[in-house]
This record gives sequence, C-alpha cells and structure tokens, in this order.
Amino acid sequence: MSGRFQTPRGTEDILAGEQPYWRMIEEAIGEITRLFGYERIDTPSFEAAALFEKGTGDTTDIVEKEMYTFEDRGGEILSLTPEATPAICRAYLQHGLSNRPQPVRLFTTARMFRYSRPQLGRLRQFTQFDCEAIGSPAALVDAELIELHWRFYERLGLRNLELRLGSIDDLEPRRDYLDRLRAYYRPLRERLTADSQRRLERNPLRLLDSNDARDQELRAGAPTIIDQLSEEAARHFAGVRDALTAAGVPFTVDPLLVRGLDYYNRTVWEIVPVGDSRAQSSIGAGGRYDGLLETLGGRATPASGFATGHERIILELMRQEITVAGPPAPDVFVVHAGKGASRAAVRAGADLRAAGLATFVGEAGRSLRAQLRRANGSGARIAVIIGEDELARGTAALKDLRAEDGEQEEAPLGEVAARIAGRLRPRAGGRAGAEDAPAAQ
RNA sequence: GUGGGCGUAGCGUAGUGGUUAACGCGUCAGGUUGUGGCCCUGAAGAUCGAGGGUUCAAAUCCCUCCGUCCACCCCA
Repeated sequence: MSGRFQTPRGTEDILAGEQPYWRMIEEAIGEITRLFGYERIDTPSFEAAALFEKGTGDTTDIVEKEMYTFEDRGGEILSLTPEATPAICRAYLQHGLSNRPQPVRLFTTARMFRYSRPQLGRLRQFTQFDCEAIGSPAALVDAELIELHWRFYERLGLRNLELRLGSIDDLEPRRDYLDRLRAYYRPLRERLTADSQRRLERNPLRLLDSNDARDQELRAGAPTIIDQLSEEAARHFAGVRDALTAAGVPFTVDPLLVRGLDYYNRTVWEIVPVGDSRAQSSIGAGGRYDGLLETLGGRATPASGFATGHERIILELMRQEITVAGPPAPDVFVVHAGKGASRAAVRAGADLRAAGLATFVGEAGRSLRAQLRRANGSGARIAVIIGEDELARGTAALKDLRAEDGEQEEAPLGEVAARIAGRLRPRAGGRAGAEDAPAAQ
C-alpha cells in the first residue's frame, strides 16, 4: 500500500515463508566453509569511500554511479559497502594477517548496497556470501575456491548449473591484448552500438560480453585473450583446469568471459543456471586479484576469491522447485476455558517448555472450539485441555490430535509435562532429547 | 541512467466510464449445555498505489509521482 510507509525501493522484507531458504543457505555456508577450512570475518557495513574508489576501481560502474556515499557528522566521507573484497583486504592489512600462515582463508556473509535500478534478482540492498584466500599465488588456491563455490551450490540441491572459466592474463600482457582488441574494433567503430563505442575507449574487454546482437556479430572475428595468454598466465590457467578436473568439478572454458571489476587478473569464473533466460541470472562469480592489496597500500600480495548472492540463489532454488522444510510444528497446544484455568494453562505451558516441548498456549477468552481449531491448524501433536471441570479435579485432558477418533486421557496437572514427554519422546527422558539430539537435517 | 509492461482487501484474481467494487484462499465469530479436522452460516477487511485533471458520472480516460516487472546498462 502506498500512502503508508513501505520498504525503500530495491529493498525487501524477508517474511517467515522465505526464512527457511535463508536458514538453509546459512547452514550450507557453515558446513562448506568448515569443510574447506575458511574462517569467518565480519567487517563494517560502511567504510571510507576511498577504500572502494581505490580498491574496486573508480572507473567501475559500482563506484562511479552505484555507491551510497555520504558525509557523516564529523566530515568523514563514507560508503555503504558495495562489495566485500576491498573491505576484507583492508582488514587483512589492518590486522597484520600476513603474519599468519598463508594463504589466509576468510569468508563472510553481509549486506551489500548498490544504487542501481531494481529488477528481479537485482536489489539495492542484497546479501552476499564471500570467500577470499589471501596470500597465495597458487593455481590450486583458485581451484580450491572454485570447488568450494561449486560444492556449495551442490549442497543446496541446485542442479543444471554451468561453471564458466576463463583467464584475463596479468595486467602488463593484457595491455598488449587490449591494443590488439582496439585495433580490431577501430575500423568497425561505426557499426557498434553506442554503448559499445564508449566501451571501446573505456573498457574494451566489455565489448566481448555485450548482449546486443549487432555487437555479438562483430565480435566473432575478434582476437580472444585466452588464446594468447602470457606463458606464466597460461601455465597458471592450465594448473587451475587440471586441479578442477582432478577434483571432479565440471567446467567450460569461456574465452569471452570478462568480469566487471578492475582488479581481476588471470583466473575468472562465474556460475550460471543453464536455461534461465533472465538477465540477472549469474548467481556467483569470482576471480584472482593479485594487484589489489598493493593498490590498497600493502605489500604485493596475491589473492583470489568469489561472491555469491543469497537472493539470486533463492530465486534459483524456487525456479528449480526445491522446497525447504519450515520450522517444525509445536508439540503441544494448551487450550483452556474458565477463570482459574488460564493460570493452570500458563503453568502447564511453562512445565512443557521446561521439558523441551514446543508449546502454544491458546488465547484466553476464546471458545474451546476456536482454540482447538487453532490447535489443529498449528500442527501440534497433542492438545492439553483445561476447563473448569478438569481444574476442579486438578487434572487436564490430553487429546491426541493426530488420532482420528480424538482419544483423550486425563492426567493430574502436575504430571502433564512428564506424561506428554514420555509419550512423544519415549527414549529421551525428561530432557526430551535436547542434549544429544543430532543437528537438524 | 534509457525504453516499455503492470499496480483492485493479507494473498490470488474478476470487473475497462454509469446504482452500496465481486469471487476464491486466509482471518474472526457461530452451527445450543465445554472439544479440532470435513461441511454449513455470518462478519470484518479495499481512501480500486498516490496526487492532480477530463466528464453529469472514473477502478475504468489523460498527466505527474511512487512501487514493481521486462529489456538495455551493470552485476550477486
């Protein structure tokens, strides 16, 4: 309803119905990072604006037109984090993490902020799972990250994904390539789209992944960087491919894969759902960024990492009709009627919860019928009924809501919790299995 | 940032100039004295996204704004 307050453009509330997806993702992150030995780091939601101007690159769209930048009351120029990598690199430098065994393997999940035109899967506030391995130049580290990235989606049950892998060489050799690319396109300039004519000067690599049919036609004859990698980058790339093959991670080499961030070199990858025509379909991407830490004022430190968006993952989970179990129904629903019964109901509720049983207590003043309807709808296994008659006898009626005939037995009020705990968790005893219950599946 | 589609109760929809805006789901109450599911009855709930305009008359036509979706751009 407009006229009332609503979420700001490009933001969303996450209601109970979607929470199971979020929980599943967070659980999968916990598991996959444990398996690969990545440690959690949390950085602030805002940083010095200059961190991203230098790190992300002040010619990128992210910095040029998508940052939430503001001056605080003390005159500091700050930006809400548009991406995690520069922040994590900043933390690495700030805390001297180069003195720990290298590479330092870090992950985070955090809200990111970019002022862009919202679309499905493109929000102004969104959430990323981000992994970085800082301090190693090894191809194996790239492959490890890619494997982690891939297994993460596998663990979520996602199928029909494609891993696109490429290399964009190191900075110096890439200059030569870009010259050749410009030389190829210059005579064709007039036939390019207006956007691509701008790209030609500013960021020629982007000519290669234009979505426009005209551009795509022209690029057929363009030189590809992957066929003329420097010797070192070629060896590195071969190392990544070998390791992925050894790990059993399927990939396709995409000679046209380029990434939008300035700091990438050598290995780049993205993972996309196959058969999803939507533009915002890339659910995760990463690459090596050997120059970034030096750019931020540190010693030259090789590093690699990736990010993947929760919201896009959830969209894809839904598209693939992967359902997630919501929170379990309560064990017990206590219904009550009459003046004194409310107190007894509250007491019974406390006892039941102390015994580890999830318990709802019905609303005072509502008819027994209404409360029992609610009890039935809640999915509870057992209803505890305390009316005036039971109260007078010091008992409660226990009704099995799963049984069609609605069988009931009567129990003294003081024994209600123990009786139900015994019925629902025969082996677990009074603690209802809370101690040694296996982790939720 | 550019171009376009859409916007009716919590959700999903009907209604395209003319009496009190309809239906399904959901919510609440009831179907005799205190007992759920199915079923039945009733009620609440909509300034028809907002503001302005045209008209005797606007949910319906026009303008602006907001939101959303699609394509571009960009990217998670």
